[in-house]
Formats: sequence, structure tokens, C-alpha cells
Amino acid sequence: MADTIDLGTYLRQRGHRLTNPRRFVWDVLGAARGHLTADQIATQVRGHDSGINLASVYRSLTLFARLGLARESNLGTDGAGRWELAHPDDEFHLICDSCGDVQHHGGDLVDQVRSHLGEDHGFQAATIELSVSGVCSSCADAPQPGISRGLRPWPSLPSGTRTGDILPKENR
Amino acid sequence: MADTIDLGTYLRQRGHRLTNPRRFVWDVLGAARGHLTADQIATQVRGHDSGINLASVYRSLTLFARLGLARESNLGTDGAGRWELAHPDDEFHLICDSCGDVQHHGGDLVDQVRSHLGEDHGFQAATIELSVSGVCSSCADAPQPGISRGLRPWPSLPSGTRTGDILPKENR
DNA sequence: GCGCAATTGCGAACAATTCGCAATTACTAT
DNA sequence: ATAGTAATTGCGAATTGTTCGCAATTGCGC
Repeated sequence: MADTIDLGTYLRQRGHRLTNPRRFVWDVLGAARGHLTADQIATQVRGHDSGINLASVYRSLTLFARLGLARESNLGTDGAGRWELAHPDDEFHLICDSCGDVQHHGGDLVDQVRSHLGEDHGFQAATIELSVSGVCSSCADAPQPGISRGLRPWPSLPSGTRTGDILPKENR
Repeated sequence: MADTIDLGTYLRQRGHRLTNPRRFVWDVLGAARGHLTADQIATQVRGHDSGINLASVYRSLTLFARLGLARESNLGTDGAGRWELAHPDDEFHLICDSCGDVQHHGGDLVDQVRSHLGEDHGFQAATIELSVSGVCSSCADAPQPGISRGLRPWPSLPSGTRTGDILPKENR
């Protein structure tokens, strides 16, 4: 639905206006295959209208989120929020600690979770965000040197990874 | 396990030292019933040793996370990460959009998800984070004026909520 | 106890996001 | 079409959460 509605009508019916920032943010989100940071969205939006400010991108995103059209998720938690359109079919994320890849899947698993929550906990789920970190199937077969920025226990830390000021010397 | 290990031994075996910041951060996390921001942890830690710096709290938390002892989750996404001990039994979070309450539950649901991921996607899950936003059972019965900072679609917005600079006048 | 590397505290630096406000713009009703 | 008006923008400055560099301190193995 979110992909097929007329944004102008949708906004106007709720007392908002269709403006260039909103239009272009909407387009970028719709065309994006993955999750984008606000900054990435702003960069792409400026390809259409170079005068659009980052703050307006944030405001558009917040508006969309409040209207249920978009959502923010904090995936690999490197500090920046990632935005995407809110598909009616929720999805979940598999974050590989080894190669850093983020797969997303939609569908039945989330549906199962949703009905379970309703039946067993009386909770009407609106947005389900399921983030899983672990090791994906390809890395389980052929482990790669980590490029992920995610947290990872040391005993299995691939050598040569950036370590910051935490790793004791003998582990470097 | 995380609650019963001897932190000093655990750290030393991995080439780290047991220091006051780490000791107190550990104690605070262990005594906390909910999820704490780094700042909240620092405040409590200073009750034991007033000289402990926020940066050291962050460093302790990061260390614990890398060792698999603690984890950060971005729940109500109000900008700050929330920390907790990494229980061996994963848990999931139900975030009520109406009253802002965060319930956490552990157990079988997460286990089900874990085995599903392994069988259907070949993904070895290490950490499963399941965040669900929606309306909790008590709010479904008796809706309260929202105190949540979470995102909420407007059509169901309780009146009198703080609105920022987004809500058009006729909705205020 | 000694020695040395790991760790701290401090303050400055950074990055993501929000805010205040005057100028602009989209919509509504003429 | 046009004017009126409130919603929205752009700008820059402010805030907030987190990290960094470095000299001083401290825990731990010998």
C-alpha cells in the first residue's frame, strides 16, 4: 500500500501539504532497495532539488513515520538510524557478524510472531522489528575476515580487525 | 551465567583487568531490573565511586559487549542506547505506543524463532532482538493520554499530546 | 615490592539529530 | 486567478550521545 498510495492526497486528507522535500524523500525511499540513513537520503534528494536541507529530510521522515508510512530501525548500530518504507508485510533482519551483510526477509515468521503476541500477551502489534545477529550460511561454510562493525566476542575475533583502544596487546 | 560468573576471573582469563569502573558497572547492570542508558549507569556508578568518568562507563560497556556479557539495544529510539546484561535466555520487548511501557519477556518465543532461522535460513543466531511496538492490553482497554516519545500514527493520536512542530493546527 | 602494559580521567572532538525563527510556499476560499 | 493564512522550509546554532588522544594512574604477573 505504502508504495501505491497517492502521497499528496494522503497527506492532504490528514491536514498536511505536499512539498518538494516530502515528495523527493518519498521517491528516494520508494526507489531504495535497502535501508538508508537520513544523510544518504538527503544526498539523493539533492539530486532532484539541490536546495533541500537535511533538517527537512528529518522532518519529512518523522512525518512519514508518524503517519505509519515509513519507519526507522537501528540495525548494525553504528550510530545512525536507517529508514525504509513501512511495508504492510513486516520483515526481519539477519545481520551477519562475519561478513556484515544484512539480509531482510518478510513474511510468515513475522506473522507467526504477531499472532503469538496477540494470543499469549494480549498485545496488538503494530510494528515488529526482529533483528538477529549471528553467522550467515555462507560465512559458516567459508569464514571471511570480518568487515562488520558489529560487536563480536573476542575468542572468535578474526585477526587483523580494527580493534580500537580496547583490545589488549597480546591479542592484537 | 552472566549473573553468576566471577567477573575478575573472567576478565583476567581473557587478558583484561578488573578495575573499579568495570566492577561497578557490572554491579549496576546486575542489579538493574530494566534497561539503562549509559548515563543512568554512570550516575549509579558514581554512587559507589564518584570519580568514575562517563567515558569509562562506555568503555566498560563496550568491553562487556565484546565479551558477550552485555548488550545494547535501541528500544524506544529516543536517541540513547539501552544496556542490559546478556542473559543466556534471550528476550523480546513489547513497547506500548500508548503508555510508553516496555515489557520484556523471555523464553520460548525466542527459542522458536531461533530454530526457525536455523532450519529455514541456515542462519546461526547469536543474539535475537525482537522489538514490537503496538498497544498493550491495558491500554487497549482504557486508552491513556500518551506519554510515550514513540512514533504513533495520527488518526489515533490522543488529544493533548505534545506535538512538536509537526502537527497542523487543526489537530492540536 | 617492581615494572610495565592496560586502563583511567579529563577535555576536546565528533556525529546524528533537533530547534528557533524569519522567509517562503501550498492550499482554501473567494 | 488571487489573496490570505497557516504549514513548512532553510539556515545556523544548539543539544545530545558517544568516542578519542594523551598524560597520569593502577592492576597484575613476576
